[in-house]
Amino acid sequence: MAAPKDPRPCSIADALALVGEKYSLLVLREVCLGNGRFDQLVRNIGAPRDVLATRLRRLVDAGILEKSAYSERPQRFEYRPTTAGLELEPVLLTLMAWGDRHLRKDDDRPMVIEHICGHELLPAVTCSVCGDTVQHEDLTAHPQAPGWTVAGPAEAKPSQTVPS
Amino acid sequence: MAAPKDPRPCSIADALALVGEKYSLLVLREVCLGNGRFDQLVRNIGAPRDVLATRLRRLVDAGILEKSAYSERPQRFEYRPTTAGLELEPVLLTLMAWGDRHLRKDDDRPMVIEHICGHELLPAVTCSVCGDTVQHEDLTAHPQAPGWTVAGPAEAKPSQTVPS
DNA sequence: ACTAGTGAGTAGGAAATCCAAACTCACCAT
DNA sequence: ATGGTGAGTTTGGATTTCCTACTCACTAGT
Repeated sequence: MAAPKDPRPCSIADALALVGEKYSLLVLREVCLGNGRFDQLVRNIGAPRDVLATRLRRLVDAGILEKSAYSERPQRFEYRPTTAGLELEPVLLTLMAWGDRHLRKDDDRPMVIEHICGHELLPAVTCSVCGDTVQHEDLTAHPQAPGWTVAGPAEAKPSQTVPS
Repeated sequence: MAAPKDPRPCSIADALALVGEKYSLLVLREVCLGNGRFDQLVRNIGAPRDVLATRLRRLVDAGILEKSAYSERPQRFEYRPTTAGLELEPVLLTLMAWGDRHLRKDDDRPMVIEHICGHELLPAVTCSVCGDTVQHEDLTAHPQAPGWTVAGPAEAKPSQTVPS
């Protein structure tokens, strides 16, 4: 069964297979902002219309977006996030925060998000058990598929034995 | 590269331009796991070698990875995350949590991450000011570039400037 | 010295995707 | 009747990706 060339089974990879194609996350951004109509998406994202149509179909099939009519007589549609789609918003927020921090000088943020608490949103990823902000050093990965090694960063874990 | 008109200025788009190409985030995943050697990356990700080489060059140029020699005599390299790269890890964790929740039935998670607090990591994105978990309804977007609307059908709010 | 093996890539052409503009189709407005 | 809008589809060429094979530098075994 297993060819000598099996990538690592991983939810990140699976998620990206759905949502990692070009423009998909930007579609989600617009849709979360409430701009769910086809021409708005074309304009705000700058994607070719055919590519956009393909993405939208895929995202609807995946249950991330839903297509709803906002007008019956001249049939007009609007895409909106499903619950699953909304739950991807944190990914967008985290990515935006990273971009703001590392890709822009100073404070020229093109968009600011306000939290209901009254302040600008500065998202942090925390452990939902202890509440601490997650940091790389505090994490240990446990892959469960057999045969995969997760070498510790500086930790000598000489389990290099990967029987083909 | 022919960047098509990118209408909405946005840090999400900018971040994705760097890190949103196929395999880039998987490279980061492996590198954060400590598997930074070329052939490891090829095996664990399943990417063609030439594409991988291109991605690595781009990520190094962008300051997300750095290439360090772990052996001089037979020159051998290893890619490792920079600080900027490590700060992308929360994006991966958030994406993984989403994939675990929405793409997998039950508990067949291919990888479990343990937090230093002793529990399995279930990441949550929170407002770093008030500490609450962010939810879509609690957010208001303020785009600052002129001419862009963030239409909300019920949210026809005059998007005043952010209080200074 | 002569093989074989490994790590880190390049080279080349077929296959898949992407892009921009033009086109459709259905409806509404003048 | 003509023009306009929304939501796509078609078309055909330009890019990217994919995949196999190849190189290059070095080491290990005999």
